[in-house]
Amino acid sequence: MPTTTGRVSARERLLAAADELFYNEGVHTVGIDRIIEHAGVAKASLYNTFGSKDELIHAYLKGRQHQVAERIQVAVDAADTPREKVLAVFEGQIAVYAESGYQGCAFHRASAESRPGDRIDLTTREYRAWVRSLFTELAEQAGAPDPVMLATQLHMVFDGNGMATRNDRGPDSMPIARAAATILLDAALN
Amino acid sequence: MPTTTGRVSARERLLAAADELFYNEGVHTVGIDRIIEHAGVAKASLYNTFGSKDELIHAYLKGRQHQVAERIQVAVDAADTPREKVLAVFEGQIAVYAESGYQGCAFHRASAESRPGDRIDLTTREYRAWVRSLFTELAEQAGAPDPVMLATQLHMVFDGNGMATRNDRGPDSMPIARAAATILLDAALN
DNA sequence: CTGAGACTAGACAGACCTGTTCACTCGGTC
DNA sequence: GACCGAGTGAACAGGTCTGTCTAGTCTCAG
Repeated sequence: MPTTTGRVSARERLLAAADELFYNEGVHTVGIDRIIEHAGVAKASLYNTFGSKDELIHAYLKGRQHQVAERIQVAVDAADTPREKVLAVFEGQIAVYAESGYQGCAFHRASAESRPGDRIDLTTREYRAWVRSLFTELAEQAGAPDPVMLATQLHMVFDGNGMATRNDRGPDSMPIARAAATILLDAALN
Repeated sequence: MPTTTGRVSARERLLAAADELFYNEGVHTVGIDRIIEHAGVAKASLYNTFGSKDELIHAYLKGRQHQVAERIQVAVDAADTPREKVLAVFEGQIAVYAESGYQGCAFHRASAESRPGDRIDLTTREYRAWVRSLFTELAEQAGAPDPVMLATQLHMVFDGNGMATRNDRGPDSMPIARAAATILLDAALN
Protein backbone atom coordinates (compact mmCIF):
# COMPACT_ATOMS: atom_id res chain seq x y z
CA MET A 1 0.00 0.00 0.00
CA PRO A 2 2.21 2.83 -1.17
CA THR A 3 0.75 6.29 -0.74
CA THR A 4 -0.27 8.30 -3.76
CA THR A 5 3.03 10.14 -3.64
CA GLY A 6 5.03 6.96 -4.15
CA ARG A 7 6.38 6.97 -0.60
CA VAL A 8 6.04 3.74 1.28
CA SER A 9 3.29 3.62 3.91
CA ALA A 10 3.98 3.14 7.60
CA ARG A 11 2.19 -0.20 7.45
CA GLU A 12 4.45 -1.50 4.74
CA ARG A 13 7.63 -0.29 6.40
CA LEU A 14 6.54 -1.89 9.68
CA LEU A 15 5.89 -5.20 7.98
CA ALA A 16 9.27 -5.10 6.27
CA ALA A 17 11.05 -4.33 9.54
CA ALA A 18 9.09 -7.02 11.36
CA ASP A 19 9.89 -9.55 8.67
CA GLU A 20 13.59 -8.89 8.92
CA LEU A 21 13.98 -8.52 12.68
CA PHE A 22 11.45 -11.11 13.86
CA TYR A 23 12.84 -13.68 11.48
CA ASN A 24 16.49 -13.10 12.24
CA GLU A 25 16.32 -12.55 15.98
CA GLY A 26 13.05 -14.03 17.18
CA VAL A 27 9.65 -12.57 17.88
CA HIS A 28 10.25 -12.51 21.60
CA THR A 29 13.73 -11.06 21.57
CA VAL A 30 12.91 -8.15 19.31
CA GLY A 31 11.04 -5.35 21.05
CA ILE A 32 8.66 -2.79 19.66
CA ASP A 33 11.28 -0.07 19.94
CA ARG A 34 13.66 -1.85 17.58
CA ILE A 35 10.88 -2.45 15.08
CA ILE A 36 9.80 1.15 14.90
CA GLU A 37 13.37 2.42 14.81
CA HIS A 38 14.22 0.07 11.97
CA ALA A 39 11.04 1.01 10.13
CA GLY A 40 11.53 4.72 10.73
CA VAL A 41 8.01 5.01 12.08
CA ALA A 42 6.44 6.44 15.22
CA LYS A 43 5.25 4.10 17.92
CA ALA A 44 1.74 5.50 17.70
CA SER A 45 1.63 4.52 14.03
CA LEU A 46 2.33 0.93 14.93
CA TYR A 47 -0.47 0.87 17.46
CA ASN A 48 -2.86 2.73 15.18
CA THR A 49 -2.15 0.28 12.37
CA PHE A 50 -1.85 -3.07 14.13
CA GLY A 51 -3.20 -2.53 17.62
CA SER A 52 -0.67 -4.76 19.38
CA LYS A 53 2.62 -6.55 18.98
CA ASP A 54 0.75 -9.84 18.77
CA GLU A 55 -1.16 -8.60 15.76
CA LEU A 56 2.06 -7.48 14.09
CA ILE A 57 3.58 -10.92 14.67
CA HIS A 58 0.49 -12.49 13.19
CA ALA A 59 0.70 -10.26 10.11
CA TYR A 60 4.39 -11.13 9.77
CA LEU A 61 3.69 -14.86 9.84
CA LYS A 62 0.79 -14.56 7.40
CA GLY A 63 3.10 -12.74 5.01
CA ARG A 64 5.65 -15.51 5.31
CA GLN A 65 2.99 -18.12 4.64
CA HIS A 66 1.86 -16.25 1.55
CA GLN A 67 5.40 -16.08 0.19
CA VAL A 68 6.14 -19.77 0.77
CA ALA A 69 2.85 -20.86 -0.75
CA GLU A 70 3.43 -18.76 -3.81
CA ARG A 71 6.99 -20.02 -4.36
CA ILE A 72 6.01 -23.64 -4.00
CA GLN A 73 2.93 -23.30 -6.16
CA VAL A 74 5.03 -21.82 -8.97
CA ALA A 75 7.48 -24.73 -8.77
CA VAL A 76 4.69 -27.32 -8.69
CA ASP A 77 2.94 -25.74 -11.67
CA ALA A 78 6.20 -25.73 -13.61
CA ALA A 79 6.70 -29.47 -13.14
CA ASP A 80 5.40 -31.77 -15.86
CA THR A 81 4.54 -35.14 -14.38
CA PRO A 82 2.68 -35.91 -11.15
CA ARG A 83 5.85 -37.54 -9.84
CA GLU A 84 7.91 -34.44 -10.54
CA LYS A 85 5.28 -32.24 -8.96
CA VAL A 86 5.83 -34.01 -5.64
CA LEU A 87 9.54 -33.34 -5.78
CA ALA A 88 8.91 -29.77 -6.92
CA VAL A 89 7.79 -28.88 -3.40
CA PHE A 90 11.45 -29.16 -2.43
CA GLU A 91 12.55 -27.38 -5.58
CA GLY A 92 10.48 -24.35 -4.67
CA GLN A 93 12.57 -23.79 -1.56
CA ILE A 94 16.02 -24.11 -3.11
CA ALA A 95 16.57 -20.42 -3.73
CA VAL A 96 15.56 -19.45 -0.19
CA TYR A 97 17.60 -22.14 1.52
CA ALA A 98 20.64 -21.09 -0.48
CA GLU A 99 20.54 -17.56 0.93
CA SER A 100 23.35 -16.98 3.36
CA GLY A 101 21.06 -15.60 6.06
CA TYR A 102 18.70 -18.54 6.06
CA GLN A 103 17.66 -19.14 9.65
CA GLY A 104 15.29 -22.07 9.26
CA CYS A 105 11.53 -22.16 9.01
CA ALA A 106 10.01 -18.94 10.32
CA PHE A 107 7.07 -20.83 11.79
CA HIS A 108 9.16 -23.25 13.75
CA ARG A 109 11.20 -20.41 15.10
CA ALA A 110 8.15 -18.47 16.19
CA SER A 111 6.37 -21.56 17.41
CA ALA A 112 9.22 -22.47 19.72
CA GLU A 113 8.59 -19.21 21.56
CA SER A 114 4.84 -19.68 21.77
CA ARG A 115 2.49 -21.30 24.25
CA PRO A 116 0.24 -24.10 23.05
CA GLY A 117 -3.02 -22.67 21.77
CA ASP A 118 -1.93 -19.08 21.37
CA ARG A 119 -2.06 -17.07 18.16
CA ILE A 120 1.41 -18.09 16.96
CA ASP A 121 0.76 -21.72 17.67
CA LEU A 122 -2.48 -21.67 15.70
CA THR A 123 -0.91 -19.90 12.73
CA THR A 124 1.92 -22.43 12.71
CA ARG A 125 -0.55 -25.29 12.73
CA GLU A 126 -2.38 -23.71 9.82
CA TYR A 127 0.84 -23.48 7.85
CA ARG A 128 1.82 -27.05 8.61
CA ALA A 129 -1.64 -28.28 7.70
CA TRP A 130 -1.31 -26.55 4.35
CA VAL A 131 2.06 -28.23 3.64
CA ARG A 132 0.67 -31.56 4.71
CA SER A 133 -2.42 -31.33 2.56
CA LEU A 134 -0.36 -30.21 -0.42
CA PHE A 135 1.90 -33.24 -0.09
CA THR A 136 -1.11 -35.50 0.38
CA GLU A 137 -2.86 -34.15 -2.70
CA LEU A 138 0.25 -34.49 -4.86
CA ALA A 139 0.97 -37.97 -3.51
CA GLU A 140 -2.55 -39.00 -4.42
CA GLN A 141 -2.24 -37.61 -7.94
CA ALA A 142 1.04 -39.47 -8.32
CA GLY A 143 -0.81 -42.68 -7.57
CA ALA A 144 0.45 -43.48 -4.07
CA PRO A 145 -1.66 -46.20 -2.47
CA ASP A 146 -1.37 -44.55 0.96
CA PRO A 147 -1.01 -40.84 0.21
CA VAL A 148 -1.31 -39.73 3.83
CA MET A 149 1.57 -41.92 4.91
CA LEU A 150 3.80 -40.85 2.03
CA ALA A 151 2.90 -37.20 2.62
CA THR A 152 3.80 -37.49 6.30
CA GLN A 153 7.16 -38.98 5.42
CA LEU A 154 7.90 -36.30 2.84
CA HIS A 155 6.85 -33.65 5.34
CA MET A 156 9.39 -35.05 7.79
CA VAL A 157 12.15 -34.87 5.22
CA PHE A 158 10.98 -31.38 4.30
CA ASP A 159 11.18 -30.16 7.90
CA GLY A 160 14.38 -32.01 8.65
CA ASN A 161 15.94 -30.51 5.57
CA GLY A 162 15.16 -27.01 6.80
CA MET A 163 16.82 -27.77 10.11
CA ALA A 164 19.87 -29.37 8.55
CA THR A 165 20.22 -26.43 6.19
CA ARG A 166 20.21 -24.00 9.05
CA ASN A 167 22.23 -25.91 11.60
CA ASP A 168 24.57 -28.33 9.91
CA ARG A 169 25.00 -28.58 6.22
CA GLY A 170 23.84 -25.37 4.58
CA PRO A 171 22.78 -25.59 0.94
CA ASP A 172 24.42 -29.03 0.60
CA SER A 173 21.44 -30.36 2.46
CA MET A 174 18.92 -29.91 -0.33
CA PRO A 175 20.22 -32.51 -2.82
CA ILE A 176 20.41 -35.04 0.02
CA ALA A 177 16.82 -34.29 0.97
CA ARG A 178 15.75 -34.55 -2.65
CA ALA A 179 17.43 -37.93 -2.91
CA ALA A 180 15.60 -39.09 0.22
CA ALA A 181 12.29 -37.82 -1.15
CA THR A 182 12.89 -39.65 -4.42
CA ILE A 183 13.61 -42.91 -2.63
CA LEU A 184 10.49 -42.62 -0.46
CA LEU A 185 8.34 -41.66 -3.43
CA ASP A 186 9.57 -44.52 -5.60
CA ALA A 187 9.21 -47.00 -2.75
CA ALA A 188 5.60 -45.89 -2.25
CA LEU A 189 4.74 -46.12 -5.95
CA ASN A 190 6.80 -49.21 -6.77
CA MET B 1 23.73 -34.36 44.92
CA PRO B 2 21.41 -35.06 47.80
CA THR B 3 22.63 -33.83 51.16
CA THR B 4 23.69 -36.31 53.75
CA THR B 5 20.32 -36.04 55.47
CA GLY B 6 18.50 -37.27 52.37
CA ARG B 7 16.94 -33.89 51.62
CA VAL B 8 17.33 -32.70 48.05
CA SER B 9 19.92 -29.98 47.51
CA ALA B 10 19.05 -26.55 46.20
CA ARG B 11 21.05 -27.30 43.07
CA GLU B 12 19.03 -30.37 42.29
CA ARG B 13 15.70 -28.71 42.96
CA LEU B 14 16.70 -25.79 40.73
CA LEU B 15 17.65 -28.13 37.91
CA ALA B 16 14.37 -29.99 38.21
CA ALA B 17 12.38 -26.77 38.14
CA ALA B 18 14.40 -25.45 35.22
CA ASP B 19 13.93 -28.67 33.31
CA GLU B 20 10.19 -28.52 33.68
CA LEU B 21 9.57 -24.80 33.18
CA PHE B 22 12.19 -24.06 30.54
CA TYR B 23 11.12 -27.03 28.48
CA ASN B 24 7.39 -26.40 28.68
CA GLU B 25 7.34 -22.63 28.39
CA GLY B 26 10.63 -21.57 26.86
CA VAL B 27 13.91 -20.37 28.32
CA HIS B 28 13.12 -16.77 27.51
CA THR B 29 9.54 -16.70 28.73
CA VAL B 30 10.27 -18.18 32.13
CA GLY B 31 11.86 -15.77 34.58
CA ILE B 32 14.10 -16.43 37.52
CA ASP B 33 11.29 -15.73 39.95
CA ARG B 34 9.16 -18.57 38.62
CA ILE B 35 12.11 -20.94 38.75
CA ILE B 36 12.96 -20.25 42.36
CA GLU B 37 9.33 -20.30 43.42
CA HIS B 38 8.78 -23.65 41.72
CA ALA B 39 11.99 -25.03 43.22
CA GLY B 40 11.21 -23.64 46.66
CA VAL B 41 14.63 -22.04 46.85
CA ALA B 42 15.96 -18.57 47.62
CA LYS B 43 17.13 -16.38 44.81
CA ALA B 44 20.53 -16.03 46.41
CA SER B 45 20.92 -19.81 46.28
CA LEU B 46 20.42 -19.78 42.54
CA TYR B 47 23.07 -17.13 42.05
CA ASN B 48 25.46 -18.78 44.49
CA THR B 49 25.07 -22.10 42.70
CA PHE B 50 24.91 -21.15 39.05
CA GLY B 51 26.04 -17.56 38.84
CA SER B 52 23.58 -16.50 36.16
CA LYS B 53 20.44 -17.50 34.33
CA ASP B 54 22.52 -18.30 31.27
CA GLU B 55 24.51 -20.83 33.24
CA LEU B 56 21.31 -22.43 34.53
CA ILE B 57 19.98 -22.72 30.98
CA HIS B 58 23.24 -24.31 29.94
CA ALA B 59 23.05 -26.82 32.78
CA TYR B 60 19.45 -27.58 31.83
CA LEU B 61 20.41 -28.31 28.21
CA LYS B 62 23.39 -30.42 29.22
CA GLY B 63 21.09 -32.46 31.43
CA ARG B 64 18.72 -32.99 28.51
CA GLN B 65 21.57 -34.06 26.28
CA HIS B 66 22.74 -36.55 28.86
CA GLN B 67 19.26 -38.05 29.16
CA VAL B 68 18.75 -38.39 25.41
CA ALA B 69 22.18 -39.90 24.87
CA GLU B 70 21.62 -42.43 27.61
CA ARG B 71 18.19 -43.47 26.33
CA ILE B 72 19.40 -43.90 22.78
CA GLN B 73 22.55 -45.73 23.79
CA VAL B 74 20.52 -48.24 25.76
CA ALA B 75 18.28 -48.87 22.76
CA VAL B 76 21.22 -49.23 20.40
CA ASP B 77 23.01 -51.63 22.72
CA ALA B 78 19.88 -53.73 23.02
CA ALA B 79 19.60 -54.17 19.25
CA ASP B 80 21.17 -57.27 17.75
CA THR B 81 22.21 -56.59 14.18
CA PRO B 82 23.96 -53.50 12.77
CA ARG B 83 20.85 -52.80 10.71
CA GLU B 84 18.61 -52.91 13.77
CA LYS B 85 21.00 -50.68 15.66
CA VAL B 86 20.40 -47.93 13.12
CA LEU B 87 16.65 -48.16 13.62
CA ALA B 88 17.10 -48.35 17.37
CA VAL B 89 17.96 -44.66 17.46
CA PHE B 90 14.28 -44.04 16.76
CA GLU B 91 13.23 -46.75 19.17
CA GLY B 92 15.05 -45.00 21.99
CA GLN B 93 12.76 -41.99 21.70
CA ILE B 94 9.42 -43.81 21.56
CA ALA B 95 8.65 -43.57 25.25
CA VAL B 96 9.41 -39.86 25.41
CA TYR B 97 7.47 -38.95 22.30
CA ALA B 98 4.50 -40.84 23.63
CA GLU B 99 4.27 -38.66 26.74
CA SER B 100 1.30 -36.36 26.57
CA GLY B 101 3.33 -33.27 27.39
CA TYR B 102 5.90 -33.77 24.67
CA GLN B 103 6.77 -30.37 23.29
CA GLY B 104 9.36 -31.24 20.67
CA CYS B 105 13.12 -31.28 20.87
CA ALA B 106 14.36 -29.17 23.79
CA PHE B 107 17.35 -27.99 21.77
CA HIS B 108 15.32 -26.78 18.85
CA ARG B 109 13.02 -24.93 21.19
CA ALA B 110 15.87 -23.23 23.01
CA SER B 111 17.79 -22.62 19.82
CA ALA B 112 14.89 -20.73 18.28
CA GLU B 113 15.22 -18.20 21.09
CA SER B 114 18.97 -17.86 20.78
CA ARG B 115 21.30 -15.68 18.76
CA PRO B 116 23.77 -17.33 16.42
CA GLY B 117 27.00 -18.08 18.25
CA ASP B 118 25.71 -17.71 21.78
CA ARG B 119 25.84 -20.36 24.47
CA ILE B 120 22.54 -21.98 23.58
CA ASP B 121 23.39 -22.07 19.91
CA LEU B 122 26.71 -23.79 20.57
CA THR B 123 25.17 -26.36 22.89
CA THR B 124 22.52 -27.13 20.28
CA ARG B 125 25.17 -27.60 17.62
CA GLU B 126 27.03 -29.96 19.93
CA TYR B 127 23.92 -32.02 20.43
CA ARG B 128 23.15 -32.17 16.72
CA ALA B 129 26.73 -33.12 15.93
CA TRP B 130 26.45 -35.98 18.37
CA VAL B 131 23.25 -37.29 16.74
CA ARG B 132 24.81 -36.94 13.31
CA SER B 133 27.99 -38.77 14.21
CA LEU B 134 26.03 -41.52 15.90
CA PHE B 135 23.94 -42.08 12.77
CA THR B 136 27.09 -41.95 10.62
CA GLU B 137 28.89 -44.50 12.75
CA LEU B 138 25.95 -46.89 12.78
CA ALA B 139 25.40 -46.44 9.04
CA GLU B 140 29.03 -47.33 8.46
CA GLN B 141 28.79 -50.41 10.64
CA ALA B 142 25.69 -51.47 8.74
CA GLY B 143 27.71 -51.34 5.55
CA ALA B 144 26.31 -48.25 3.86
CA PRO B 145 28.52 -47.20 0.95
CA ASP B 146 27.93 -43.52 1.72
CA PRO B 147 27.35 -43.39 5.48
CA VAL B 148 27.39 -39.58 5.70
CA MET B 149 24.60 -39.26 3.17
CA LEU B 150 22.48 -41.95 4.79
CA ALA B 151 23.09 -40.45 8.22
CA THR B 152 22.01 -37.02 7.01
CA GLN B 153 18.81 -38.46 5.60
CA LEU B 154 18.04 -40.36 8.77
CA HIS B 155 18.76 -37.25 10.80
CA MET B 156 16.20 -35.38 8.70
CA VAL B 157 13.58 -38.01 9.36
CA PHE B 158 14.55 -37.99 13.03
CA ASP B 159 14.08 -34.22 13.33
CA GLY B 160 10.96 -34.16 11.16
CA ASN B 161 9.48 -36.89 13.30
CA GLY B 162 9.96 -34.81 16.43
CA MET B 163 8.18 -31.91 14.80
CA ALA B 164 5.34 -33.99 13.48
CA THR B 165 4.91 -35.61 16.88
CA ARG B 166 4.62 -32.27 18.56
CA ASN B 167 2.60 -30.39 15.98
CA ASP B 168 0.51 -32.75 13.94
CA ARG B 169 0.30 -36.42 14.56
CA GLY B 170 1.33 -37.17 18.11
CA PRO B 171 2.57 -40.68 18.81
CA ASP B 172 1.19 -41.93 15.46
CA SER B 173 4.17 -40.23 13.91
CA MET B 174 6.78 -42.67 15.15
CA PRO B 175 5.81 -45.79 13.15
CA ILE B 176 5.64 -43.65 10.01
CA ALA B 177 9.13 -42.31 10.69
CA ARG B 178 10.39 -45.79 11.35
CA ALA B 179 8.95 -46.97 8.06
CA ALA B 180 10.69 -44.10 6.27
CA ALA B 181 13.99 -44.89 8.00
CA THR B 182 13.68 -48.54 7.00
CA ILE B 183 13.08 -47.62 3.37
CA LEU B 184 16.05 -45.24 3.31
CA LEU B 185 18.28 -47.74 5.05
CA ASP B 186 17.38 -50.61 2.74
CA ALA B 187 17.77 -48.41 -0.32
CA ALA B 188 21.25 -47.41 0.82
CA LEU B 189 22.31 -51.01 1.51
CA ASN B 190 20.50 -52.40 -1.52
C1' DC C 1 -7.48 28.47 2.08
C1' DT C 2 -9.36 24.99 4.84
C1' DG C 3 -10.03 20.79 6.87
C1' DA C 4 -9.24 15.74 7.20
C1' DG C 5 -6.31 11.88 7.67
C1' DA C 6 -1.90 9.95 8.09
C1' DC C 7 1.97 10.35 10.57
C1' DT C 8 5.53 11.99 14.19
C1' DA C 9 8.30 12.78 18.56
C1' DG C 10 8.54 11.90 22.96
C1' DA C 11 7.05 11.56 27.71
C1' DC C 12 4.89 8.46 30.67
C1' DA C 13 2.65 4.44 33.26
C1' DG C 14 3.01 0.04 35.04
C1' DA C 15 4.69 -4.30 34.80
C1' DC C 16 8.44 -7.50 34.78
C1' DC C 17 13.21 -8.79 34.39
C1' DT C 18 18.07 -10.01 36.12
C1' DG C 19 21.20 -9.62 39.51
C1' DT C 20 23.05 -7.78 44.29
C1' DT C 21 23.20 -7.35 49.02
C1' DC C 22 22.50 -8.06 53.94
C1' DA C 23 21.22 -9.99 58.10
C1' DC C 24 19.72 -14.20 59.53
C1' DT C 25 18.81 -19.49 60.57
C1' DC C 26 19.84 -24.17 60.89
C1' DG C 27 22.29 -28.78 60.99
C1' DG C 28 26.21 -31.01 61.71
C1' DT C 29 31.39 -31.32 63.09
C1' DC C 30 35.51 -30.61 65.65
C1' DG D 1 29.92 -24.99 72.92
C1' DA D 2 32.06 -22.62 69.00
C1' DC D 3 32.35 -22.76 64.25
C1' DC D 4 31.16 -23.27 59.35
C1' DG D 5 28.86 -23.99 55.13
C1' DA D 6 24.50 -24.06 52.94
C1' DG D 7 20.52 -21.98 52.53
C1' DT D 8 16.82 -18.26 53.53
C1' DG D 9 13.88 -14.05 52.94
C1' DA D 10 13.31 -9.62 51.56
C1' DA D 11 14.43 -5.30 49.91
C1' DC D 12 16.61 -2.86 46.27
C1' DA D 13 18.93 -1.15 41.93
C1' DG D 14 18.71 -0.49 37.23
C1' DG D 15 17.08 -1.89 33.05
C1' DT D 16 13.62 -3.24 29.40
C1' DC D 17 9.19 -4.26 27.95
C1' DT D 18 4.36 -3.11 25.99
C1' DG D 19 1.07 0.11 25.48
C1' DT D 20 -1.12 5.03 26.08
C1' DC D 21 -1.44 9.70 25.39
C1' DT D 22 -0.76 14.42 23.87
C1' DA D 23 0.45 18.03 20.96
C1' DG D 24 1.94 19.05 16.72
C1' DT D 25 3.39 18.45 11.42
C1' DC D 26 2.77 17.35 6.64
C1' DT D 27 0.15 16.55 2.39
C1' DC D 28 -3.45 16.69 -0.50
C1' DA D 29 -8.51 17.24 -2.09
C1' DG D 30 -12.02 20.21 -2.67
